[in-house]
Amino acid sequence: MANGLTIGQAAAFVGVTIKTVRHYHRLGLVAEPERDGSGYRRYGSADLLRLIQARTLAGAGVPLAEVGDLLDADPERFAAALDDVHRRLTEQIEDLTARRDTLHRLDHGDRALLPDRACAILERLTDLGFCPDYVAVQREGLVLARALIPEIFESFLNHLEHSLADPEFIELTKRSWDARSWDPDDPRIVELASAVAANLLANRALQTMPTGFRNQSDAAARYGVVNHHREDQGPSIARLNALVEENLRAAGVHIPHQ
Amino acid sequence: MANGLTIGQAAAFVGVTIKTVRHYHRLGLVAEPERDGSGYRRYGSADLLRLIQARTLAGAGVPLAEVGDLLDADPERFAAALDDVHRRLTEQIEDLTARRDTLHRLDHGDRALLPDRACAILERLTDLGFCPDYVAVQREGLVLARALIPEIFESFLNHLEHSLADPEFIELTKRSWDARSWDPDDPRIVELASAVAANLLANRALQTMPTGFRNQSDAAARYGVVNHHREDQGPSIARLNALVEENLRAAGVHIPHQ
DNA sequence: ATTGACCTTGACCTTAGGTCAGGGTGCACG
DNA sequence: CGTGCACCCTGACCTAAGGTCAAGGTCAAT
Repeated sequence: MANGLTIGQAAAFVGVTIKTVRHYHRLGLVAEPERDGSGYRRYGSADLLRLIQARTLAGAGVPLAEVGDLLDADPERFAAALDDVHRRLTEQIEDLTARRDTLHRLDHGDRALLPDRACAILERLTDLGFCPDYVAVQREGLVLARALIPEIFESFLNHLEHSLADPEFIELTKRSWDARSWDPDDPRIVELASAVAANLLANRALQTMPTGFRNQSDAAARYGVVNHHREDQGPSIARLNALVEENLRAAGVHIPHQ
Repeated sequence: MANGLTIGQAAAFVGVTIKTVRHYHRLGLVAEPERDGSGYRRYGSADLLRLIQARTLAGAGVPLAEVGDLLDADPERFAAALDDVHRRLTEQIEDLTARRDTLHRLDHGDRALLPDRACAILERLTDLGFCPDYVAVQREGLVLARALIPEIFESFLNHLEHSLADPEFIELTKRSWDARSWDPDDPRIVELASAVAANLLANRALQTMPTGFRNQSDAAARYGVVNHHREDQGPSIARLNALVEENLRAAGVHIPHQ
């Protein structure tokens, strides 16, 4: 008398595969049902109930290792666990929703890496006639700055926004960019460096660096990485950088070494 | 000149673990960055951008094996893929929401297995004075019926609801339940069987079985399992069952064998 | 100079199943 | 009657997306 459902019927009923049912048996999460004469598992309604319960919990993200315990727990603990699961599901839903909404930022690379304000600055650079390569280097710098020195990233942006309103700064920056192709010993570099330093000192926006920041040598190292990042462009840029720093230090501005 | 972030800093920036970053390298999903003098990976902003993009797609559920391809794809294909991911996320969110809303049915077992209508019938049985054991067997039967013969489950419920309004049916059912403890050769069984058959014939609710259903031998077998399910209770029940079927067949009602 | 925090590779573990191999069962059809 | 087909059995291995452990190199600070 073949009483009860076969594993395939039971699996279809609870909406899982046969393999999943056997998996649950092996983990001891659902007891094996009786076998019929030919060794087939036969599922009665009690077995189906247990399967559905297990399936529902597992489907809600409860680790299988906990499902068995949970189903055997007293109603009080069980209810608490259900509440917990409900909470976790809600959390997960919110998480997914957020992910979905963030997805569109991938369309344009910058938006995934930088806040809107920084993107606006980069666009402004393009509008001001800076070449794409320069904008790319500048974007690199912003990304590094945000990653390495988040403490002062906001004031970094302030400084940039302020500077872009100054035609002299823009002119000097364009010249600095041209300096890439100069010989490192070109005398114009010395001249340019003092002009740049003077401009920076005139603005004094560098002072927005938070007090205390300068004392942490770790922070200084990170600042150094950002500050020397553009030196990748060539030896004359490195020299220009060094000279500007020298000028600033001579004027009493503290700049971490290395 | 240690230019760029170490793996730990990069991982922290994109919000994953170091292991995850290395995993992405091994899968070829994100190219390995330059190494510094001591063999440490050093991440520039281009690497960070790639990492963030990969992370965003992976976090949205895109299989890692596809992420690499996708990021290298032309913008058109990429946009299409993004749409696809967005759709999948929405689907997943709806799925989780549904799961969360179903979770409370686990509190009372029946509600996880049976629709509200069936649960109401079981409660009605209790109210009508049927003993808990009988209700349990009946619940088993309903679960099996729903799993095995969903085609006629609704009409099965119709039939039951209708029958429960008939005092004679209830009386006969109670007597049938008592028959568990009778001897299989008890003459009262013959008498009870013809009374039950007469009651069923009078109602003729059995006729709600959909045409065409009777012709499928598979369906017949499944129907048989459900119909003979209660015979677990004892040999006298089996005999009663057989006699009722015999009576019904004699009256011209088609009932599948086995 | 040694501690502690970080980095390197490689080998194995985990979760929730899926796949494959090798064989038995039950039923219908020619 | 045997042949095909759909279903069932076990057991061994595979998968994704990492995590853990081991054994060792680096770096900065105390």
